[in-house]
Amino acid sequence: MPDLLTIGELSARSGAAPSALRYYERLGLIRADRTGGNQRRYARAELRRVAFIRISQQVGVSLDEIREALDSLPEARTPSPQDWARLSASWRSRLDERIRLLSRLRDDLDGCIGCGCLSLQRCTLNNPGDTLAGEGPGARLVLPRPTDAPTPARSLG
Amino acid sequence: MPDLLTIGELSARSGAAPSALRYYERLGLIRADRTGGNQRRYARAELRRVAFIRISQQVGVSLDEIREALDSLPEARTPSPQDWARLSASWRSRLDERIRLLSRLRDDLDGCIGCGCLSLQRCTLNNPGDTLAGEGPGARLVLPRPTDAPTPARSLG
DNA sequence: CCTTGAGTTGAAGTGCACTTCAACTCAGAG
DNA sequence: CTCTGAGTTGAAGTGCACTTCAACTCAAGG
Repeated sequence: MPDLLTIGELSARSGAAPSALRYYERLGLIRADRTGGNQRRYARAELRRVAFIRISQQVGVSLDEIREALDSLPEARTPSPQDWARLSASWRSRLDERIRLLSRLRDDLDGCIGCGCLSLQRCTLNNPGDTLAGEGPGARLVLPRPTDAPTPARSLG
Repeated sequence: MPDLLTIGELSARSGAAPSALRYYERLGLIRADRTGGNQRRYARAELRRVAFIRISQQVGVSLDEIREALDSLPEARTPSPQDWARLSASWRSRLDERIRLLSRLRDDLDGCIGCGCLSLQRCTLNNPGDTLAGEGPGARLVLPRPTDAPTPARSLG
């Protein structure tokens, strides 16, 4: 009844490349049994883990953080729907925050950059308060400084 | 009246590190005049370009695409508000799409992963139609294959 | 004039998330 | 038994967006 999956099957089902699955295993995100011939065999529960990994990435979570989340799952038993619900919920506020920021950015694109005032006064993208007061005069983007944000931004769901 | 900015000043105003500004220059995203002593001096218009770059990154656009967009600006004159409005508008649909996908993901987090059915049947995160029919049985995540998406997903506003 | 902070360069390094490679073995069909 | 496609490994490579470094020069105040 275990009904084990080969790496190729797990790859096809999860959408992750075999090389990515091996990489996840190295990082401790998933695990596999081995056949007598040293080939990986995945329990069906691993499929759910990979699904969680890929969805979490869409939310903008790093593999390191995903690993921490997965580490909080019970090791003794197969994680229950409630276990997964708890993990998923933990990304929820993050997702909300990201949606909120993007929505605000969209509004600003219409109302501020759209009008060409980009980086000038009275723009919502500029410092509206005085949080940067004392650092000298002049308008500043409200975007986080490099020290605050890991910055790298590639195409993301 | 040029009122030129040093790299330090542009950095402070734009939120981009000096090393990032030099990097943008190497990629042809911004330009700088030089003093007799070979130091960079930026026209105020460059501030707007850097603002556009950083905002575009928030939208999830690569520097390469941003360069292409900036290349479409008139070289002869200082870009007008209309020019910026046009560029900004070109990201709009992208931003909308990203917000839409994230919103859908949030709904799925509540309705599908939240219930623990992750990667199983009747889940909106699974193939709802038959776009993958013929590739064998079994549920599949709807997330794009590695070949379709550059994948890397770090924290992103 | 001296000092100090800000700026200059090319080359190399970083971090993440993988992918590719070469050289090899395994598993299942015929 | 043979063939082929799928799997194995560690090491190295990739792509993006930068950062860091060493060694140096410049600019401005005292």
